[in-house]
Amino acid sequence: MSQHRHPGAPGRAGAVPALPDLPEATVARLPEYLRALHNLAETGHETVPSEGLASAAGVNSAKLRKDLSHLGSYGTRGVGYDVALLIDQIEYVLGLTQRRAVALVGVGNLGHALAGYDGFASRGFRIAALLDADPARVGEEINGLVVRHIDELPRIAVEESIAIGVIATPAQAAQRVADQLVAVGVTSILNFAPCVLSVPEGVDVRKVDLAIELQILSFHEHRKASLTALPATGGSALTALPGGFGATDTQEAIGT
Amino acid sequence: MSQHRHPGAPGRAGAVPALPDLPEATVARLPEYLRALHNLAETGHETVPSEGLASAAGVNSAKLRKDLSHLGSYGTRGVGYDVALLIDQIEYVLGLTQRRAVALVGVGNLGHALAGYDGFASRGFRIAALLDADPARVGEEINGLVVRHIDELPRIAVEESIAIGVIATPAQAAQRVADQLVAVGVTSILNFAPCVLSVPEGVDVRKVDLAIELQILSFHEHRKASLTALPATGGSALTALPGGFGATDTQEAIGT
DNA sequence: AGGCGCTTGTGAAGACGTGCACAAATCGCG
DNA sequence: CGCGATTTGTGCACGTCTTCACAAGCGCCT
Repeated sequence: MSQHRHPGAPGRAGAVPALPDLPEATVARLPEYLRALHNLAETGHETVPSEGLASAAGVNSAKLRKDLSHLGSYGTRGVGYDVALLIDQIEYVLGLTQRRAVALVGVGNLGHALAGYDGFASRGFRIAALLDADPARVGEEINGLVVRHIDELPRIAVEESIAIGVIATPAQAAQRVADQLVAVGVTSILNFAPCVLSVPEGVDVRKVDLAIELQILSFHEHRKASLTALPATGGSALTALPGGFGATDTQEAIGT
Repeated sequence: MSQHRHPGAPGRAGAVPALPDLPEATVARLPEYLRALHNLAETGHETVPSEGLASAAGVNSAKLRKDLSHLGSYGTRGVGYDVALLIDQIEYVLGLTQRRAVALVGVGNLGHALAGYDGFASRGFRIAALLDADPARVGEEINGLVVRHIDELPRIAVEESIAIGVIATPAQAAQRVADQLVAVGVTSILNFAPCVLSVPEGVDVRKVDLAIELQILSFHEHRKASLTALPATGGSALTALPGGFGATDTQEAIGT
């Protein structure tokens, strides 16, 4: 293996070891690998071949190997990957060795559900604060946390060292909330409001829009309908979409 | 341009006019354009230049123009795009001229919120059924709809002509639900459960995993921290991420 | 009518992501 | 100890997406 770089041994906390810069597409898939690995670990697997992990994560095995190779991978030829070791590696790279504190702003319909979602806690995050601008909602207790007013954000951000902000407000309030988050030093935002946020350089925003997902599906429905309506030649006319596995995480037609 | 194909006039419903096949990346952005256009329409704009629409949608104007050109675009040089016309075009292409019926399976924490989310109704969809496998939840009324047992799916699917299935169950139940949806003819699934679904060819699955989104943000936090920890040269060390606007819909650093 | 400024639509180049196919490496067994 | 089976890591070719830059087209003003 010659000069294995050890991008940073998970247990040790020496000088910060400058992360390898990974392609965005790879970063977006790492969490999926991580989830699959945890499943494998729970079912008693100690090692797993790329083929196995790939199918558990819903990707092609060559892609998986290339992704893992970017982080100076820990596989053994002829054997596969050490499950526990790979979990540590990926968690280290994703920055999950510390449990990051999340502030959730907007405790309406969706916010309520997010506050009660245990997938956050079980995957490396801690909801440290629930905030809302509506005085009627302040004081309510959800899942052991009391909703506080958004104006308390500056104090809470420091106390809890908030790392990530989640916006679950109506669209019209989202930009103001984003500004408030940025003002207290938050540099990562997950936005559920259906609008574009403008933030200063260095702040990352990811957007999740449920209606958009449905609209994309609707397009494919429409397309499939228009294809089957005029089937030139019979047989296997539906040869899967041209794009194949696309940008986000569209699965299409995993064969038997 | 010669031979303007008129991919299908929205109002007319003649022979199905075979959709132009759009790049997946374009399809994923069309809903965002549509949302921005509706905003513009409400604020009284009759036309909008590509620059304006692009910034409202959070993309680069060249990309916007190329995207729109794929659908045989309706812009006027020197003026811009006709807002109303473009809305019709995009809605037609996305298959939103008919209001598609959605079945929501899994009325737990998240499912509850989705059932109450009015963004679906306002953007072309109708939640036609709420289903759950837990008898304790059957019968509950949410937002005017009664939760029914998953075993009733076959009948309901026909009655309501379900087009899209949304899975909001725990991971362990998701594959079975997917199979049931496929069995009754559903060919588009939106999956909120943290697992990979395997479905036959021709069925589209889109996955939304909230924890994954946070983990991606966590990576960027980690990376930013490791950069500022050892800043070799001062000045503009944070020259935005290498990837820039990536696969999904990561915004990064929109300037002032 | 003619010219000027503005905006669209697109060719071409470059960046990025994907997948094949194979050499290199490792293990287990005879 | 050597050989074969197996699996990783990666060079390379291909396809897709993005971005630039500019010609073509349109409206307005004189």
